[in-house]
Amino acid sequence: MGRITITDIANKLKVAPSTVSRALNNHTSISEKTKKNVIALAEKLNYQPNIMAINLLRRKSNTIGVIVPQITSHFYSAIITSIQDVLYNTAFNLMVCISNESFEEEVVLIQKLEKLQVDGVLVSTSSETKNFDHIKNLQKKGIPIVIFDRDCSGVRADKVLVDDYSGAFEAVNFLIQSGCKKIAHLGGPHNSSTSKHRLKGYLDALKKHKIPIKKEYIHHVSGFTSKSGIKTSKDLLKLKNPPDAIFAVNDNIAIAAMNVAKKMNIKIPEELSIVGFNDDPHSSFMSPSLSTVLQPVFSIGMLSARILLHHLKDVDAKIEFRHEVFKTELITRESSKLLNI
Amino acid sequence: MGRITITDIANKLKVAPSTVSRALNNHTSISEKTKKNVIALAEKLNYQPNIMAINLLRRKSNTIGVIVPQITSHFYSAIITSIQDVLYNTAFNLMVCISNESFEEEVVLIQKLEKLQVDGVLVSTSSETKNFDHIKNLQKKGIPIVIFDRDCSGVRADKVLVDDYSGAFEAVNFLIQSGCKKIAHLGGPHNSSTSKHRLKGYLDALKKHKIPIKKEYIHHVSGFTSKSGIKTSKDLLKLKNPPDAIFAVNDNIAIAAMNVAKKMNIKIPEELSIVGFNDDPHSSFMSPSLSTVLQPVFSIGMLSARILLHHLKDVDAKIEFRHEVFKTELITRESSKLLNI
DNA sequence: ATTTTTTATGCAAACGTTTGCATAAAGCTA
DNA sequence: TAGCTTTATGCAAACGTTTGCATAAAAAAT
Repeated sequence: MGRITITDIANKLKVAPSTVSRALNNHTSISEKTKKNVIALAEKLNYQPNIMAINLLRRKSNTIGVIVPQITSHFYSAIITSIQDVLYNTAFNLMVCISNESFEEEVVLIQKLEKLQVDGVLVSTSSETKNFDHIKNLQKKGIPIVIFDRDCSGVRADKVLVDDYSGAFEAVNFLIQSGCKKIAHLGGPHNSSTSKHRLKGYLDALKKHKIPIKKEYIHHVSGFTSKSGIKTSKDLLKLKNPPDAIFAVNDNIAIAAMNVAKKMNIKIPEELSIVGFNDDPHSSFMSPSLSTVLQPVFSIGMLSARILLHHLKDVDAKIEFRHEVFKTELITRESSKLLNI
Repeated sequence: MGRITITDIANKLKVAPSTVSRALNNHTSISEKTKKNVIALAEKLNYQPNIMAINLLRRKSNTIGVIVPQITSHFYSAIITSIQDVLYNTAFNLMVCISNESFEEEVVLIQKLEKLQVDGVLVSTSSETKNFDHIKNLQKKGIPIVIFDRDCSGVRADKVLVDDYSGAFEAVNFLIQSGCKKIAHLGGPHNSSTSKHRLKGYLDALKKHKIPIKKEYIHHVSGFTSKSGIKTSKDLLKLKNPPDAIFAVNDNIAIAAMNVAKKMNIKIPEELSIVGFNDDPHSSFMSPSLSTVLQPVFSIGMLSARILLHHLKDVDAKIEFRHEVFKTELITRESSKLLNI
């Protein structure tokens, strides 16, 4: 009473398995009569094709892998969701892999996906990753890869990124124009491309306005969660000459800074302006509500998935790699001063 | 220059494929010499077994499916993460499926997992789901199922749940003891088992203290996000006789209520106490920080995964279904009054 | 030296499909 | 009616493994 196979149907109908296969797959040259019979019986017996057999034959798994550093942030969970949504109407399955921001786990996951013979991979590397050999190796096996959000410099592949530099530049520029003089930056882990670009945007905005860059105003947090932002925020705000503005690498860190400031009775935004990055849903519910830089999360996920799908359709229609960069949008709320025009 | 197979190795070594297989799988009765040779060559050629062939033969996919209503909340993303962590050191892969709180999509996903011949399924149903035939059908195919967080009443399966009733009861009881007289409830969508149990806990706590239950103090939101909590909160707080406390079905809704209250210049907690459910990470960063009911998210995910794994090891060692219920913990913060003891 | 036991290997089937090739049956054309 | 085309079906190989059974070679026991 195991699963019912194509051969079972063939036997009952006194035809060959190949006939059943062709009937079910709507092949050419198969009589209407047998086709009807086969389909009817398959229906009746609730026949389900054995995907493993088909995959073995086709030498592909119909599975797409996605590797993300974590999914507990809204950013990545929303991206995963949008990828899923794109894949929902296709025959592809999605294997979600979480590296926990660990290079080591990321390498293992890549190997796992290779063993699984996934048809393609979407990847956003861990914040520890600076060596991309594992990615390149996978690529060498002929597996199409789309890199999203966090860039892997030196790797030639499809990329869907965000203009972190401009987003940061715009945010800091805004802080300057609103009258802030002493602008600090709570940066992310060093390796991450996004951290780097946001730092660069911060620096360049200061330079543009000829504001001297002070080392003690630039701190780096160890992780991207609010928790890891607390200590660093304290260090920053306890300086003898504390900043009058903070541009944080993301909303979580900005929120941590906001809390630390409030505990220290620093008034926001009068004494301290804060701008984050991401526009997480809860940021608008903070008090004061958090100014931030919006990233088009759903678009990032959807475009990444679509690019990969496109590659999988047009097998080796060797188009040049795509390199898409989304623009961000500055959202000003209560945690920063109004522009004094 | 395709993938290298066991037969390739066999040919180069002038032995049979079966010998290679046995050598690689450390089988009995294989000479040390050939074993060494085979392993060396396999290593050198970077041989990777074809999982599809093995899966076909073994009639199993080595894949576990998990269906969740969404992953953009911290609750579910943390559960998925903990499931992943448990599976990381096993041979199993995890297929994450998101139903988007839609019954229809959930049914499709179940069918998809069945076609994939997953070895087991972890499922938390959508808030629309009231018919569980799709779950039962999957079970009939012999696929072990673990139901977590949201119960499927009437389905006999392993269950890992949370004592939502007691959690709610305790929260409301606390509000009463802290002096609140007019306690409202912002409930979740009607079908969801968690919504129901939390409502029941709310009602019973009121009853225990002989506080009359007022219909206009019980509202239901359409979704579990803050956005969907806004309108309902407004309706509630604009009553001629507004409540002096709100117990919300989760933190997102509680936060929405908090924001509405602040916009209406209602003082928290002096005029309005608020308690949520979940203890999402950002809840402690709100101002005032949100009192809430903590659920042991990581334990829920880990136990669910472990129970499933256990079933998959001891194939048809027909143990009775497990029914685990985690206790919650009330966390009081600034959004509720202190106990007046 | 012969038989028995042990050890090491190979053969072939099986898992469930799909598909190229062969072929039988039926329908056309002249 | 003979030859040709079309239509419908079957055979068998292939995808890459694992494994029961058979067997050859080597070792041990008589």
